[in-house]
Amino acid sequence: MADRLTVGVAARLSRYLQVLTQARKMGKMRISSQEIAEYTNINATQIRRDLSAFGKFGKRGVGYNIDSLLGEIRKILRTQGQHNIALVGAGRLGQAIASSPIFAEHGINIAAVFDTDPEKVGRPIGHVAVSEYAQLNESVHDKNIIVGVLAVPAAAAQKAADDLVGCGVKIIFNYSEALLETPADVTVHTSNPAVELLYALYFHLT
Amino acid sequence: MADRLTVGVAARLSRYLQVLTQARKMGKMRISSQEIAEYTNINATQIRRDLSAFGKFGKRGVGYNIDSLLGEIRKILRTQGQHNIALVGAGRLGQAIASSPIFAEHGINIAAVFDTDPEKVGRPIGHVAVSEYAQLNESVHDKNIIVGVLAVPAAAAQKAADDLVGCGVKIIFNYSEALLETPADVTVHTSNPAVELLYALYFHLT
DNA sequence: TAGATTGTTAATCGATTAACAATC
DNA sequence: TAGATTGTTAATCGATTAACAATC
Repeated sequence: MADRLTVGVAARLSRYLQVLTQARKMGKMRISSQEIAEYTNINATQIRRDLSAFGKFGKRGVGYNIDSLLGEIRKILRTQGQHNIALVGAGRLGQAIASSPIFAEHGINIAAVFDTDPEKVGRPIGHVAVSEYAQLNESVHDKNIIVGVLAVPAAAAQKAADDLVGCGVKIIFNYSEALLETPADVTVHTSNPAVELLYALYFHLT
Repeated sequence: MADRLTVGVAARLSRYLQVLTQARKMGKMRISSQEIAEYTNINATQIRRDLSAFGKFGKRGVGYNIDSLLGEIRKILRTQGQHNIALVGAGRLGQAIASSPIFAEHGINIAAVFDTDPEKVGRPIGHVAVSEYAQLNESVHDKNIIVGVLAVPAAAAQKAADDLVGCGVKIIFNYSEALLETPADVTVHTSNPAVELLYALYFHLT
């Protein structure tokens, strides 16, 4: 249990967390592995296996209690605290990200938003105001930020990534198409709807 | 070769496609499996294995020619044509999606955008104008659309999904947090930045 | 009790990795 | 030739699945 989870297990547990959070919002109290399977496209046996590796969280013939399972998975993933993240880019995508409840639901707080456009500085976005880009370093340190989200045009992405890395950020979520060069100890997640679409199309067409 | 790809292989090939597309935009002509590995976090041996299953596309000591490899992967994934997709929701997220080059780069054309807000109807978005929501059925049929992208609030997502399914759409990309109920022959991809962030944090914190 | 669903086993398959000869 | 990188093998590990007893 003190062992680190494998990448696969951690990814799947995170998805269960998301399904449980939404199911709870829909007023459900209990959920079966079969229902989680329908929402995640992960095999129901796999789900039960993943969970039973950490304890007996379910009740045979009944399913899993959503609230208690949420607590257990959060414990396993150690995501019970609040995490501060920085958003770079206050354009349409940045605004959409900042106003989405999806991060707040999981204890992720958009603690600061930056933009190089002086026009945008000071405007409200999410529950903060857009800060000057020059404030990046100070904010990242003051607010103990380790995650940066890039919602900037592809042409500006590498410089923004370099600046974030320079401030000590270790995890970057890249919403631009650009390929980013970063030191080995920095994790880059590039979000790419087109990639998923291409492969969904493959299975549709064949 | 006439066999269907496994889900894993199709997903990885799609990611290679994205990296190659971007590398070409950056002016590169050749790329090694090691370089692709750095951008995708997929093991270099795995990449060479995936590619060599379909032919000898590389040159030893040199790497892969980006243009020719792009062509080969497109052939394998059968994504050489144009595909029309419908976007539902012309808010900030919808506008961000419509104005991103990421779909067009892969031959995916946002052929129609819908919104229930009469204020938004007629406004330009991407390279089209926002259509009345009532036009959904007609457009989907006329334009041979099989993919729908949902950029609507969570509360409106299920209805929009039902309407898309009713028009014959078989692939739905859901950018809301909502869990969607759909018939078994419809594929739903729910995009969730928070899920990826949670599991990235796990590995950072442990 | 009857029905449902978990927890677990066992068997199979695909992914991952190191290593290295082939060859550009 | 020397250096680099592919293509391929072999070994290991994790994911997937069916099946079913346990039990709520």
